[in-house]
Amino acid sequence: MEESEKSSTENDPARPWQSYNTVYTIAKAGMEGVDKEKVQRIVYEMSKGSKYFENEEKKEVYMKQKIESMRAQLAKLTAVDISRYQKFADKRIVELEATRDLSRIWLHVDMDAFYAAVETLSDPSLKGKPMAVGSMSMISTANYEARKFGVRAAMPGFIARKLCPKLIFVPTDFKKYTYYSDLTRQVFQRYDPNFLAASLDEAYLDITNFCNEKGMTGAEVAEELRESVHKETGLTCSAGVAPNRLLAKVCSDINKPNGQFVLPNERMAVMTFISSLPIRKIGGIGKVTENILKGIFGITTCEEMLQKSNFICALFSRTSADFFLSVGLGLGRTDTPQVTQRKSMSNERTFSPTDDEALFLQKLVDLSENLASDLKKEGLCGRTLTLKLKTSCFEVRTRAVTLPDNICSSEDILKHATKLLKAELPASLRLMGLRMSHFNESKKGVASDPKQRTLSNFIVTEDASGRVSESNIYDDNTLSIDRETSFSSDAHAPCESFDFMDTHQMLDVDPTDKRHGRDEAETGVDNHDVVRDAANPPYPIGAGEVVVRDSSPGLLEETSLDLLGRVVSCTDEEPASLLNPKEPFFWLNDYQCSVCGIELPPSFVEERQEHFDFHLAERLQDEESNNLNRVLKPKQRFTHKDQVSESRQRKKQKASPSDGKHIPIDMFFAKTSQNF
DNA sequence: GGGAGAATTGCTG
DNA sequence: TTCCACAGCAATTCTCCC
Repeated sequence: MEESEKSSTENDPARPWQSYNTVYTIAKAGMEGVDKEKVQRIVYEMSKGSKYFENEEKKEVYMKQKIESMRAQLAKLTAVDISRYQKFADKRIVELEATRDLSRIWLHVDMDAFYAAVETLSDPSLKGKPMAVGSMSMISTANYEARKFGVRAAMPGFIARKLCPKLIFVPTDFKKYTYYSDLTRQVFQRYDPNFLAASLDEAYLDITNFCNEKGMTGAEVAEELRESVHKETGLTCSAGVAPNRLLAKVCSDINKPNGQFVLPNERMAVMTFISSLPIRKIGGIGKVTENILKGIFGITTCEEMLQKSNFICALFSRTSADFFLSVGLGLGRTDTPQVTQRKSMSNERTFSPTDDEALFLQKLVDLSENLASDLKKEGLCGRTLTLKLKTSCFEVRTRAVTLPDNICSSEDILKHATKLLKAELPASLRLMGLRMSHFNESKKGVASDPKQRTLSNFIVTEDASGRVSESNIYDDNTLSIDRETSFSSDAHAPCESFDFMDTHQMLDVDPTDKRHGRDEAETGVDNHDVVRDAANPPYPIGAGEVVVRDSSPGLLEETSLDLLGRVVSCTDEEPASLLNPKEPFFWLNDYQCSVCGIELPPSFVEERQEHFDFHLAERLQDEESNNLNRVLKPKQRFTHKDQVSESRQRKKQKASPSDGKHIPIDMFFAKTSQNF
């Protein structure tokens, strides 16, 4: 269809589904002959009116606003600006061209409909029938028979069934897929001992040495490798051979399934190949980036990246622009990256939308335990804990806290996660997740800086000598040295980072894979236990409870509250030094702070506790430093912190898409710079 | 005001 | 009835300190 004709029908109000591209894409192999209009209509009708659909519409609106905004920026460029950017772009293109390396031969192997093929091997009766691996909620893979109906990965099962009523669902079985994946990797290893596994069903091989040693061409090696895979696993795969990884991946998709495509290591061949290649075929360019490039510049092919290079340089960041120009030149990575260390670990669970806070807490307990368990398996501890929430309207929120020291115990994770969650309640949620990052780092310098405080760090602890000292609620300074020395620095030394496609191989860590597996013995000791001891919270935390302190006048009890701040139990005794401040501290009329006068209603349990701790810490600090004459102006300081907290709250509310948040331009291109 | 670090969001596979 | 899980990374914004 001609472009003009296509765009006119896409705006047809009688066919609203034509602009709804949430799931369907022609980019997927095996879907070339699908009736796109029919599939789009069914997907649209099945989705219309749902919360998911509404959220997708919101996202669509933001994207259009962004395109308009960038178009406006573009329109403001003067002739002088354009000329200046053209010079800059030309220079950059020359510099990038100079990095071109045609000396390597890369092969990308992609197993055909891997999960579905494995399931068919296990149950041959599935052969020839439309089948999908997954559930009514989500499909992981569909076989080629199902793809003829428009069924594809990342599509909800209930829509897939509507598209193909005879569709057979098979639940995922990762043990099975891992087994077959290992078999394929045994083959890959023979061709490149340092191959890069991108996922269970994809790998990059540098076959340069193999070709030279055997006197074979890339095409011959690809042919032989595919035959070996089929012979040893019963599964078929497709291959792409090219001078770099980016192009090899594109090539492997061309003759799918069970085929291969070879791009010669010649500049002219590469430029010809890339000239008409749709940008969406490039790894790293997804729906959003495609729409932006098309919407602003009319770019649909890689070649056009170069034609619009001046505008690209004018509107995008250096990294994004470099990526786009590299795509236009057909450049990609040719090196074999070093093994890198995992940067984060997370787990998340989707559930039926609910506002049941008891359920949230239980989910948080489960997530904390799972995360702690996973961390322990790899001997990791982290400093930054991120809580991810998805509301029943599909709005995703993340809330993070960075601690001065590493944590990894489920108790610590739960403690901090609960704090993060409480600040978001009440809420109706459908997903909760926890992510740990900043592994095995320490931030002593900053954290121990008494001048650098946060609202929540005025907590008083007592060390082994009985000396009371101020420490951060997130800090466990007394054992920090032990903790630091308990790790093998080698085991966690940062390694050279590499591109996105390469990092993916690291995600599928195979303990038997010497390139990716981590020997737990590397870490030497059971760090988990060390840290758990070290990180004993100043106040004991009971499972499923958030422990806070009630600051009733003259009687400071430790009280366990649920997420709403309701009292559920009273537990441990308070250290004497904390229980006996020299001056009474209480809430006037159960509302107003007797020290600084700030008003905090009884329902602000956590805030009142922090406020109390703040005053107490100040007092003890004064006593310790024998500087009783120092005027702390607590009200000012607290007010400032309070304002900070409030401002953050306001920011959070503002950040809600429903409040019209403005998405930064380059967030659309966050990923794009990683693939070349 | 500038720099560093943290928090947050979004894209991508 | 029903739209995943996970990880990496870029960019922006905010906060705090000097």
